[in-house]
Amino acid sequence: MAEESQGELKPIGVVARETGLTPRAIRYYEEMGLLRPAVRVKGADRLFDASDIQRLHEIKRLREVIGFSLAEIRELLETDDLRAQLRDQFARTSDPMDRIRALRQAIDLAERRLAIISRKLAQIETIRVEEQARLARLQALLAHELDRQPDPSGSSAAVSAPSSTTTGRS
Amino acid sequence: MAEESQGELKPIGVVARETGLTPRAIRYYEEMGLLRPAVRVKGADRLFDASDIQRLHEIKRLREVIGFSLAEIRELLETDDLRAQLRDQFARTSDPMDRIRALRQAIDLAERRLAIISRKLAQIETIRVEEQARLARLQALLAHELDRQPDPSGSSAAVSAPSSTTTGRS
DNA sequence: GACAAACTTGACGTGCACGTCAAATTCGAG
DNA sequence: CTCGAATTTGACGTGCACGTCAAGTTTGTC
Repeated sequence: MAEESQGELKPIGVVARETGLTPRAIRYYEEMGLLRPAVRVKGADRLFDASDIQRLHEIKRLREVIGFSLAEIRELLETDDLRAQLRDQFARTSDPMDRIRALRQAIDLAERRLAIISRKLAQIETIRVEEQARLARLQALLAHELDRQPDPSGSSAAVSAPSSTTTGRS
Repeated sequence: MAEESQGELKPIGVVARETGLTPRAIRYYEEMGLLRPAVRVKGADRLFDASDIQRLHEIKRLREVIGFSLAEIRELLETDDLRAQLRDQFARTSDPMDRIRALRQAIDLAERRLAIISRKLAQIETIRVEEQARLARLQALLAHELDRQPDPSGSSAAVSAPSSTTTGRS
């Protein structure tokens, strides 16, 4: 079996630069079970493939953006693992019934993940709405003030338009 | 001297139970400058009023829901402080120009807060969309599978996703 | 095969956000 | 005033998520 450059296996330093993580963090994630023990072809020296890197990007986002703990992320990614496992099973089996059952399980897991994310999203949305209400109150006050005391010096400011930082709706 | 039910100053234990925080955490927040040094009427013993409790609730939410660090929260709340200060100034001054300037500053601060929250929200929304896409792919696969092998048993899910019927992996 | 750069496994250190324990006040009821 | 419960100020401990340093191993290059 000739060992050509197939799946693009990269050492930890390269992966670290690519993902913006540190080698230490990557090893730590593996140690904590967030990453499947990386390939170790001959001796030591971990080698990572594209799916590993993909996963690391995911981990990073879940931590930095949402602020999940590694434990929470592991839970979320366990569904990932199961999904991969199911896909594997899915590919191997010729029995359509098995394929369907596997798919149903995968869907169930994906739905749970989505539910967790959606809940977070809703909570933050609530906060955003409150902040926006505050802002609106202040703007109303300003409008009222400007109304009773029209600015004599020619500079006029548009008050009616809130800043264009309105994002996302459910 | 009757105890007017107006001030309502509460000791730290009560406040802790009310907010779901611990006394230690509350003292820590004060120490870290997230909370204005609480009232200490005669000797020691902090006493908190409604606005303090409100603020503690806010801090708790920003930490638990969004996952901001105390440093980030302090930044957000500094705008709060300034807002209060401006409001104070606002009430005191009789000069409409000063009032308008104060309001404009307050609005600026509120907009910055809103922008920060909105950014977080958008990032999480992105993640949610991706999760939803994954789910949809799986559901499409299931539909396809059910289509070619109609299942005699159980429930059926109404799924419609116009994905290419190629069973290729991501 | 030699050698520097990268990687390995420990093991200990660090910053954050508190938890926990101790000893000394302070508060509220009697 | 007395006593117990609550609170105060240290000071040290803890769990998480790594950082950092050391000593040895592996890898790519000449």
